[in-house]
Amino acid sequence: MSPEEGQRLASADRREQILAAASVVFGERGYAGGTTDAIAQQAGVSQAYVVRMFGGKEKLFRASAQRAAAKVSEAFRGAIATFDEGDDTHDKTLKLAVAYTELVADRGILLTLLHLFSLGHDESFGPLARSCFLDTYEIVRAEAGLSPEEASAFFARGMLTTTLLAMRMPDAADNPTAAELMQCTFGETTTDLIALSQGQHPLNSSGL
Amino acid sequence: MSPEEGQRLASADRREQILAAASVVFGERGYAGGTTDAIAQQAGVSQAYVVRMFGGKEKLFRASAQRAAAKVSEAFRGAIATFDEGDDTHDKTLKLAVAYTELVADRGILLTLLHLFSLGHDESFGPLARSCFLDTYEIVRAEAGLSPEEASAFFARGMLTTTLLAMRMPDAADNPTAAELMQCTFGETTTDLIALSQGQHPLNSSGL
DNA sequence: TCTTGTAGTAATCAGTTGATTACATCAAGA
DNA sequence: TCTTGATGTAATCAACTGATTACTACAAGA
Repeated sequence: MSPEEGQRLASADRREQILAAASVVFGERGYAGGTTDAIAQQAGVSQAYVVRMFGGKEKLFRASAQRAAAKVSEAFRGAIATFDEGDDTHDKTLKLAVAYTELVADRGILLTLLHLFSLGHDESFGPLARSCFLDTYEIVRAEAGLSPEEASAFFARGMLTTTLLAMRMPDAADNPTAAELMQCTFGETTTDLIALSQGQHPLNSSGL
Repeated sequence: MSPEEGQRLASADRREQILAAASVVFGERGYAGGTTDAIAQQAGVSQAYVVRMFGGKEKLFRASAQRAAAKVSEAFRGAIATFDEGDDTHDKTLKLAVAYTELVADRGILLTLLHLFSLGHDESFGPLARSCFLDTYEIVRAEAGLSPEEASAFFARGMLTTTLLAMRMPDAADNPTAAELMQCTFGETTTDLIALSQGQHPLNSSGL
């Protein structure tokens, strides 16, 4: 991950490196459970530097969540760019779903967003959560051209997929009920999603 | 909430009271962010008693999550009991969705479960999360008689609904995009869901 | 009435964590 | 070469939090 240990980096590079680490840690442990020390270790810098660079844990989480939302938007726009003239709704939805699948490769992105969404009651994070979600919804509606019903159904499947991955349902793939549920939910992307989620480290040791 | 302040209660009653308080606090702040002290205040007892009665925060969260899952199962079984001979899939799904809507009246239930699901990586909570979810899925499959595809679609909508409520999207109902999304997602239960979610206290003061 | 088990708390402790401060190190320009 | 600003850290602190201990108060049965 880090480009040679003990290297001095430009501020922007170090910032991105810390954000990537924050995505992993906040994704696994949530805002309250994710410590700045764990993020610092994951990024290979000192805890003090993490806090100072972002001006506090709260601002770091905001930046981390915004980065995650930006990656989702980016992935969807990339898929929309591949739309062809003759694509019907099913074609479009599948392309969007595949783009979504690729996001899963970085487990932290979707999990950090899930944690953000669970903070809707918070004065600071609530508005951010709603605007991040609605921005993405707008892309699927306006730029991809899906109807409200189609977009709602797309996000419904997306949220169930995210939830199943969050609870590591693929770890229970030997359970027939779990396998049936994942098969129906993930559809054509089942094999990819299970494979992607298998190799993912549960953060180096320790509990919450 | 408490039946007369300063009253001595039977162990079982106090236990239920603390579990209800835990549902509120864990629902708002998650496992890591929910303090035993906040739960004690919400229940009107001392922090020491909360910890001793359940043998620790972890066991309290387990009990709280299991109670939440049991309430969901109970609600679904209640809906299934109202199934008529001539009910088709749409009728059944609607009855289940209405039962789900009633769960929203206690915001803590669905949010505590959402937090449980986000702990899939945890050695202790991960298996619990998966079994709670699969138990509910089994009820909808076997007892309600939905096909795998129908059940998956039902849970997909359920997870999107839960997420939208978690992020308090009804608070942004004046936003046309948000209104459109909720209208399509909540369907026939839109008015009920928004009304239910309006009156819900964001826990008495304080931040995370 | 006396005893006893259960409900319940105040006080306190040790570990954790976000933040701050003072200091160290390096690279580039004058 | 010497200064200077930016990268980065060690040490430390105050607040918080889960847990423990020792204690009190009440209610029911003998």
